[in-house]
Order: sequence, then structure tokens, then C-alpha cells
Amino acid sequence: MNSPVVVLSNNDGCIISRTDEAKKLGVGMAAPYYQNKDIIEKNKVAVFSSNYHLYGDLSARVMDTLRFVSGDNSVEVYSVDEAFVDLKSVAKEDLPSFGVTLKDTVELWTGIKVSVGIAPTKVLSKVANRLSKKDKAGSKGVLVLDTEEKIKEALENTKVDDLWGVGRQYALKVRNLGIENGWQLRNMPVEWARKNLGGVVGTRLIKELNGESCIPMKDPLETKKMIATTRMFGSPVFELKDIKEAVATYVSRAAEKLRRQCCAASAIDVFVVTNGHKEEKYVYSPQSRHRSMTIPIATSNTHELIQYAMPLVDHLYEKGVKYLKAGVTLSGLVPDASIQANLFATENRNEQRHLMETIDNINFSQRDDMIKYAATGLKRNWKMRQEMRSKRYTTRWEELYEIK
DNA sequence: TCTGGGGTCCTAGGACCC
DNA sequence: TCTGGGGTCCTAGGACCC
Repeated sequence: MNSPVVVLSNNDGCIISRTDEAKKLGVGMAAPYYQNKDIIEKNKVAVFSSNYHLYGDLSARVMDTLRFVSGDNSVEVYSVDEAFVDLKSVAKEDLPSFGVTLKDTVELWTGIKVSVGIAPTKVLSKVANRLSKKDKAGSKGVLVLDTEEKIKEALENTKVDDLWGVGRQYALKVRNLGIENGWQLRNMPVEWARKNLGGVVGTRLIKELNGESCIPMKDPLETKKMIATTRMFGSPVFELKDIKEAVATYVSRAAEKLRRQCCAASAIDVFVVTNGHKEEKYVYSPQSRHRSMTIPIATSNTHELIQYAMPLVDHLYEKGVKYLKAGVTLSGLVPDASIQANLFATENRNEQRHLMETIDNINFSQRDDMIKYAATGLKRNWKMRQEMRSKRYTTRWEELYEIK
């Protein structure tokens, strides 16, 4: 109990999540793992690779609970660990108890502790949520900003950098003008924000801080506009063959995601990240190159997509260069059903679609990659490292949690 | 020799998010 | 020796059109 824990990014590269105990030891956020190995070993910090099967499954359970408790109010899943709930239909005086019910039910049903922030706009609710999380005793994990005074106090206690929508660049600009906290920013003129903070982005931010809702809830049925699969290699790669295998594998993954949302892609982009040459001394200064093409007839067929991708890799490849990473982005996504009948389309398009469906079903029900394309390789010596992954307790029979 | 104005669409790149 | 992955939205500027 209470021992420090950190979670690593893919490829065991960076530290992307830390418990309070680990933060206290001075382990930095997004810091490279190897740079912190000393502190970690000295303090017996528990280290885990990331485990997306587990996170995804627990996330789904939490989101289901939110939907159940929220009834007719719409829920927008914002990320694996965050969601917005529209509370327009909840009476103002009922907001605090609603928040508490939401929090308690999630914890009771899933074992996951959450914090709840309630306010007139998305930006302000993020402010509320952040404060409720920090002030563990005071707010008990639920904070409602329902009066001007509470909003003022909350914004005064929030640095500009901690506002949703203010990143490094904007924070720098705003700081240079002597604006330090959310309340000061809120009182800046909208016109100033339009000029200096990315046009409509800035004006929206100021308005949201002023309680005027400008960032609407997203329709849960909306499909993605682009789908990417990218990975660092487990160790640097030099051979064209290895890069091709990797890219073919990423294309397969991306195509699966594409089919899952019933879309087809009309453009494909392949990129690689290089870092110097074979014999050169290692200096970390990654550079990326990419190559793209428009697909004549939008498709979701893995085989076709691999065929489009391979020549792009040929073009990108240069002998003797050290490759750290590769990736594929599918874009120009259109609904599957809308693909035009084309005179030149091959007769067997439907058969191909059935084949894809069958492969997806097998891979989904059995195990990832039960059936794969030969182009994706067998040895896969470029595969990423994941040396300290916890078990996939809730999604794999072989890895079920055991109680002795 | 003089050489407009207004519009749309697309893409690359920047900024942001978790 | 080792530095994550997957998204969104917006803007500026070029190409093209009449």
C-alpha cells in the first residue's frame, strides 16, 4: 500500500502516469524512463508498461455507468478517462447531489475513483474538476461552480497553463502580458483573443470562461475523420524489409479500425522517423519524412491498402539511415455505403468485403493477429518493447485475476 | 502599354488535447 | 542504448475558376 507507481508509454519510453507518491519523489511527467531509473530503483518504485486492453475495458465499464446514471442526459466520452455529461435538464439545486450520486455509483460499480466538476461551460467544468481532484478533503471529489463568486475564486486559483485549451505557446504569450490566472484571462477582451490566441479558438476560450457555452456536446455517433497507427520500433531498424513489414502491420491495424466504423479511406500517408546514419554517434534529433497518395476508389480492404502503402515505403527508404519509427494515416474517410459504383471497380468487391469481415471476426474472437497478411512478417524484429505489462485481467481468460 | 476582384477548394502546418 | 500514440480544429496560402 502507498508505494509509488509509474506507468510507461509504449515501447517503455516515457513515464506517462504517476501516483502521488511517485510525484513526490520528483519523477517528472513525460520524462524518459531511462533518465529516471536511478530514482526509481533507489525508491523501489513499481513500474508498469501500459496495458491498453485493461484500460479500455475498465473505461467502457465506467462510461456505461455514467450513461446509466445520467439517464436521458447525453454523455460524451472525451477520452479513455474523461467524459462530459450534459446537465441542462437537472435543476440547479439538484446539481450537487447529482454529482455525488454519479461519483459514488461509479466507484461502487467499477471500483474506480472519479472526480466530478460541474459548471456552466465545458472549460469551466474542467476547472471545477481539476480543483475537486486537488482538494481531496474539501470537495470530496465533487465541485459545483454555480455562482459568480465560486467561479471567480476557482479561476483565481487556476494558473493559465492549467486551463483547457491553453498549451505551451499560448501560456507564454499570455504570461508575457502579465496574465497569470484564469480570472485575469477571463477579463481580457474577446477581440484581443481573436488576434493573439488563434482566432476563433481564443474567442471561444474567453467566452467559455465567461460562462457562455461555445463548445457543444459531440454526437456520440460521429465517426473519426482520420485513423492513424504509428509505433516506435523496439530498437532502431535499417532494413527496407523490416520497415515494410512494420508498415504493412500498421496498415492492417488501421484498416481494422476503419472497418469497425464502417468507413473507407480515400487517402493514405506513410511516414518514418529517422535519426542519423548507421555509424554516426547517437544524438537524439529525430526527423520525419512522409509520402502520401490519393486512393482512386475509397477502400477499407487491407490487401489493397497494403498495396498502396508499399511503394510509398520504397520511396521513403534510404540505405544506411537509422529508422526509429514508422506510421500510417488513413484519411478522406467516407461511409462505406456511399462508395460509388464505379465502372472500373472489380466484380469481386463484395467477396473481398466478406473476406475482411470474416478475418475481423476471427481476430476479434480469438486473439489479435490470429490471421494476418504475409506482408506483415513473421519474425517482426522491429516490434516494440513492453517488458513490464500487467496482466489483461478483464479481457483474457489466461490472465484472469487469481485469488488463492 | 495597360493586367481585377471575388470566390471556392485543398493542403500543410501549427496549436491544442488526453 | 534508451525519448509514446492518436486524435481535433483552425489558418494561411496556393491553385483554380469566372
